[in-house]
Amino acid sequence: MQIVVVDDHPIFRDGLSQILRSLFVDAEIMYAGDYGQLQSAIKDNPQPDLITLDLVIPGFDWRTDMLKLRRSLTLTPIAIVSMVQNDEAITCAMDVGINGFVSKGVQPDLLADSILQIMEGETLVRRAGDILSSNDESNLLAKLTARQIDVLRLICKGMSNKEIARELDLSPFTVRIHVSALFKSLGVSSRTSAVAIATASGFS
Amino acid sequence: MQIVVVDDHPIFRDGLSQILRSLFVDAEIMYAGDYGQLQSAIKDNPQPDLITLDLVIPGFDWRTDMLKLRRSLTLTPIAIVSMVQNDEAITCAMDVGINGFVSKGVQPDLLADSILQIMEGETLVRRAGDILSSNDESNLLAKLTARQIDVLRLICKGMSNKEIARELDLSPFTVRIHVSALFKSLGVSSRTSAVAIATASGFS
DNA sequence: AGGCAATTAGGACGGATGTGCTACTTGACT
DNA sequence: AGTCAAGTAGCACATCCGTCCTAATTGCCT
Repeated sequence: MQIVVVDDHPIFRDGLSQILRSLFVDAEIMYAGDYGQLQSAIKDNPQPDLITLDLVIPGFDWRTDMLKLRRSLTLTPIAIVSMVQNDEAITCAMDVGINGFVSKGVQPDLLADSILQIMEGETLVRRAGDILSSNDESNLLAKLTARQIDVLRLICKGMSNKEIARELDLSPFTVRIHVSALFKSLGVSSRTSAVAIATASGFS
Repeated sequence: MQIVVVDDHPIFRDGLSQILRSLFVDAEIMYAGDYGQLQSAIKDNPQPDLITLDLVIPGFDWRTDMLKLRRSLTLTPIAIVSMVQNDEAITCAMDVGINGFVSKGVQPDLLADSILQIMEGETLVRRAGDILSSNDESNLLAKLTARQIDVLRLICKGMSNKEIARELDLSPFTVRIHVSALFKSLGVSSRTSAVAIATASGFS
């Protein structure tokens, strides 16, 4: 199973990946941050099982390129997941045969549900309702245990596992346990990505 | 090209206009000194190419009106250029999808650079305090070559060497060369430390 | 009492990372 | 012409990192 996530916002990209991974454990998730990367990804994988598409990525003009994309991938469900709620863009998307539109503002479980429906052939448009305060950082950090937060803080200072072990008076093996669990919660697989997410979320 | 400058301080307003004119020679720059004028300006120009927004203008409550503004202009880059560095305001801005925050205290060329990045889809927060502390480290960052800065920016996004190689269309070997040289200049020996220094210095 | 999450510790393994070499090209400056 | 900095590309090696295992302890909840 192959999924292509198209988004130039790394934080949201990671969040969306986490959701998708929870839905499809065995999925191979590829990323594209701009139109060029999207085209490369499609070239390498001519028939992915799902594409989630942000409308505002570098080099992509939805007025023209959304149609091209739909034409080149007639069998693949394309779900637009975007902050843009411009009606013109939505109607344009529906006109060219995009399978669904989901606003980035919706709750994660609702987004997951929408993705599933779209993949089962539904055509739906789900705008962000009145719910808007969904605080990303608290959602992310709320999932972390106390020790994981300790470790994350030291990771953000640039410390290695060994240094963290000395600082917290732990075995390096234990540090690795926390790091690994931490990454799983954040949906990343490298300490650098974790720092990127944490700092962007205002983690202190 | 249309730009709306929202600020109630005429002197700063003029200075910002000058910077914007140097960036976009053909831009039509409009001013709004309070919330009412902002609404009028948007009514007259429903899709400007950029809005620079001061958080403290008469009649504007950022806790509620920032979201309305974002919702009414989903396609327009909105850059907050403000004296206030209230963390609550900044996180609120980021939560509602404001594209960037730049303190009025930063250097003009840095402000210009930030505006450009925001208009290219980046979301960045540049506090003045970051710049003050970066006077020391701007020496560090000044020592970096253009390619090294490219690499550092992608490292800060959490990318691996392989991903960076794909992004910049380089060999992974070359990326490692830049990474290594970069670390030597910054005086670190891990990408995580590099991110820690870069973000603490307000590097975008 | 039993279950469960968190924390601690370790082993094994594959892959990523960082450094130290060599080597070529290009453009700018002398 | 010569030099030098920057960028490109590759190889080798040691180390670190991240994941997948097992296993023990603690405390909390049912």
